[in-house]
Amino acid sequence: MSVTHTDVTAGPAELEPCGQLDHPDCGIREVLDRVGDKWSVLVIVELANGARRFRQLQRAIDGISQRMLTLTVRRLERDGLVIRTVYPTVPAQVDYRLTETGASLTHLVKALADWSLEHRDTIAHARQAYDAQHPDNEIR
Amino acid sequence: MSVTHTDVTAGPAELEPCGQLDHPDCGIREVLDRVGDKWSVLVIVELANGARRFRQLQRAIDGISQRMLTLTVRRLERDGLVIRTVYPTVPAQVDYRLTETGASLTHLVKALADWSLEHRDTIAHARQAYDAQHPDNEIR
DNA sequence: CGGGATCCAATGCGATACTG
DNA sequence: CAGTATCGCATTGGATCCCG
Repeated sequence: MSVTHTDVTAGPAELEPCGQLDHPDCGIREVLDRVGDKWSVLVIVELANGARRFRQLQRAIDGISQRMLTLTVRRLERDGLVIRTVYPTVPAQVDYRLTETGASLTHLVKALADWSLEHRDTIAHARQAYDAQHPDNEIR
Repeated sequence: MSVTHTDVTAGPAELEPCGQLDHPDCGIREVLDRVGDKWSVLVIVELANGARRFRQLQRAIDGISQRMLTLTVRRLERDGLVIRTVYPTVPAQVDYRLTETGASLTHLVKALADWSLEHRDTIAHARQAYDAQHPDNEIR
């Protein structure tokens, strides 16, 4: 069964890895749920610089709670983006590092970071303008 | 340095010297909050194919509520990623299209989509393996 | 040190109803 | 058609305490 084109004044497609990006079976959402998560990205970024231990991560990321770090790092491990290694020392010692897959994501994360830096001022200005024109608006 | 803009929440500082993306004040989070949002990305993706009206977006995206579509599209407009145009026809007509800034994001979104396609199987497999080894785990 | 368990506040988000 | 307003559940996430 192929995709039934729900055409609503169909436009020319410029963007299609699978034909339709928003098709549920393309898996974008799954990845986005991971990549889009603030904490996940920051963990990946930190691990891009090398292996880190739990407390190192927590201190490096600043603002993340113990709970969220645990959850984040667990999910990344589950997705095969991060490897968790436990050393049977006496105070337990654990470190985390990126897998190949995880490392391949750092490109994209860096690209996103670059984009954000590049457009930071523009966006900030747009927000000011919007807020000025919509003083009573509750949109965040 | 032109504008000294007061930010909504605590003041993120200037963006210049770090160049490294793990620094909290680089503004990655702000962008990520937008890009990482599931609905935002899907709206951007849909608009990448051309201008769309409200109902068109809602039907195209499938699963989004009217509330979330409104909020999403408002935030994108506020950030200057989307332009909202109202035509004074009798049933009101509004369309949305990407700004230059918004359009420049589609590259990254496409890259993310490509990445997700490329690593989809790997991730799925990793998840299965993880779940098999941790049957009682509540990590999603 | 690394992390599980619990409690609780905030908010996210869908469903529904109403308006121009 | 394109929203706005309200309610209410579900999820998120921080804080705290405890354990190996």
